Amino acid sequence: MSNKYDSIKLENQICFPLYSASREVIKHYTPYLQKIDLTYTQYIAMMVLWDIKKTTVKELGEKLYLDSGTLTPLLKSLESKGFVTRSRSKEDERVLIVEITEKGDALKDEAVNIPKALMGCVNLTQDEAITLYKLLYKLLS
Amino acid sequence: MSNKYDSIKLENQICFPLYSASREVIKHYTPYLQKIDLTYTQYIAMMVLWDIKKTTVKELGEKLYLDSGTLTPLLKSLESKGFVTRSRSKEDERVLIVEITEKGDALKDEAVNIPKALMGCVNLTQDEAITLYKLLYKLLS
DNA sequence: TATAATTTAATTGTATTCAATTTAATTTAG
DNA sequence: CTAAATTAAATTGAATACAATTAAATTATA
Repeated sequence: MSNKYDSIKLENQICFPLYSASREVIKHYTPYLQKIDLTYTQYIAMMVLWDIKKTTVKELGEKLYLDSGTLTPLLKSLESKGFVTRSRSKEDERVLIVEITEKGDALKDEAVNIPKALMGCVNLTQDEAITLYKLLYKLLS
Repeated sequence: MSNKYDSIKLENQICFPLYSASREVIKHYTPYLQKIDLTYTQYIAMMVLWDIKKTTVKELGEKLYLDSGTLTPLLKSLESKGFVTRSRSKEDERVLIVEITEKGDALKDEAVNIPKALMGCVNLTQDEAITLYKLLYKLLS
């Protein structure tokens, strides 16, 4: 390093391109997601529900790395759009059960083409994408 | 792929680990940044200013991939803490000039050790970090 | 030159994020 | 069994993000 402040140069950070690339990629989703009336965060929550149909705030938060402060308003919004139902567990009243509706489930037929559409605008080869995927999950672990 | 909905499974996305890893890494910065009274976004803005001392909202936005909707309140906050000054350009009144103060510049001596402290909690080898860095910048281009 | 087009920030409104606190329900310990 | 501890969501408040609009200044053009 040429001087003692090189460590706090923007171009020497790993975190900054991570943060920027994340936001830039999410921006590319917006026009597609608007067509099905979802934001990006709502979309990843719906992905979990398209897969497992029923979950709890706690489980959803663990899968998405989000807490109830984010999820509570998000799930209320999805409920108001008719994509999910929210109800308390009979066994444990603390637990909120989130379940996909028929209308919410039907969305997946429109969503299923979004990932392919986005591949086109991502500037990575298949191998690079796999390497990136593995490194990101290693970082997350 | 085993079924037509595999494309919208959370674990098959590249965007999701990108988004999650970004937020998780930023979270690790928080305790260090609190000590110097900066948020993460304020920190990357200060990185630019520690380097070039003086900029404009437009230039800062281009470097950070942020717009005036984010930067205006952020810079007002940094101004209120005494880390930067905000003034209009004499040559072009549309342009807002952001300049680091002595107090803002002095922060870099405390910030200079943050990146190394964070390397410890990032679970990647040097080579992996370099690969990740390159892939993220390719994605950003 | 007068007007149109462009540029730069600021503003507005919606939707996150997240730390910290609160509330209610359940579990654990004494 | 009962008080204490723990757990799950919700709430609160601060700080982003960002699309869309506005306002003011500058530049381009007819």
